[in-house]
Amino acid sequence: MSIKYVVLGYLSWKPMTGYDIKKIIADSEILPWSASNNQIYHALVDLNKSGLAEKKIENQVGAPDRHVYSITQKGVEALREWVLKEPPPPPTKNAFFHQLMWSDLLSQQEMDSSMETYINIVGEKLFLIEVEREKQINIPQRTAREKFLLDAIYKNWSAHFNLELDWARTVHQELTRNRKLTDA
Amino acid sequence: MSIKYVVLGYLSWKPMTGYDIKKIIADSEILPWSASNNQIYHALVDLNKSGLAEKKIENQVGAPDRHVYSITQKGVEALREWVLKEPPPPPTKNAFFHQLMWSDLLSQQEMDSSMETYINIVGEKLFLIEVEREKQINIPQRTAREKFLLDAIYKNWSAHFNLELDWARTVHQELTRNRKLTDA
DNA sequence: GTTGCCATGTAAGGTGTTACATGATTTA
DNA sequence: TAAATCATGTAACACCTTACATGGCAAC
Repeated sequence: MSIKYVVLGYLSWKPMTGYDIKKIIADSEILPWSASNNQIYHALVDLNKSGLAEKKIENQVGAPDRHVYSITQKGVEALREWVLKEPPPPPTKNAFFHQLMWSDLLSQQEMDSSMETYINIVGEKLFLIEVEREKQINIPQRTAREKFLLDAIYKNWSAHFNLELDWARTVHQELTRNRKLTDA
Repeated sequence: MSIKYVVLGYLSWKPMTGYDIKKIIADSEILPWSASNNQIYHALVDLNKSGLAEKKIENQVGAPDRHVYSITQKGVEALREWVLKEPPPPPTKNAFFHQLMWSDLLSQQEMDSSMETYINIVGEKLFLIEVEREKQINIPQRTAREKFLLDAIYKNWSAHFNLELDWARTVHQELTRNRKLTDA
């Protein structure tokens, strides 16, 4: 149900089409969804049906009609209520940990290269987050407070990725330096 | 497909029934799955069918038979291959950020209480992770290296939750202290 | 005497991803 | 001439969760 409110949130910024929203989500490193058409278009139809968004069709020449959705008063209320809901705890789901958990099956060299791969992957993601943070594109900053909040979100992401990187490097170092940890 | 390897991983530790695995996952704060019967029992049947696990039925009196699964050589190979696979990047999915992102709709007081709720939720989770870490229950520690790896995983989790807590407290403070950030 | 543990499993539904389908216009 | 962009949408499938069903035994 949450992708519905992500979409509604963007509509609260400005009227948009499904295509617009898809691009925003696809361009973003920090938005976790892969922006599937299926979900976005369904969400829009759904929001329209339940009266949270209005639809206007703009005819175009040489391109398909644009279905432009805008949020209604009822939609703003619904978004407010969702925002007020008890937040879920931060996720603890990291598939790499499950790989690590059974990595005792690997040789020292294999573990080394696995950790190095992870370090590279995290480093690349971190870089992309920093780039996106500097651009601050595709993000509404209507008031000083909204600006502050969005900045706080980016800071959080970047801090977590930095922590992850430090952690991975430390683990990697300790594994290569500590003789006791060579394969059994 | 990943729950299958989580299950296979536990079987690599020692022979178990679906019920045993379910308990382990349910008892753990750090394992992200909710340990649904559906998935676990299906995974076991699946692993058995594809020759990665063997099944023995232990008859019992006064309780249902135990279907005890143990990993096969082929299973160990498959687990090794999975562990060697390129790790996915750490997750960036935190629903609270989406709530924060549109929190400009809220009054100062509402935002305050929302942040406080989040701080409490993160704090509680952190506490549970620390407890689980101290108990170190339900976790295989066969070799010094495996012990080291599992400890590294717990350290990581605890560090991320501490970071999240600090971040939330800072944001909360700044929101209450900075006059510019009162509602528009 | 109701709750909880042991132990298996099924059913239904929500959520998310990849790939497909259409069709005109612009860019390489 | 192949590809990317604009713009809508569908189909199939993978994954995950909640709740249900059974039934004996032990504890409080």
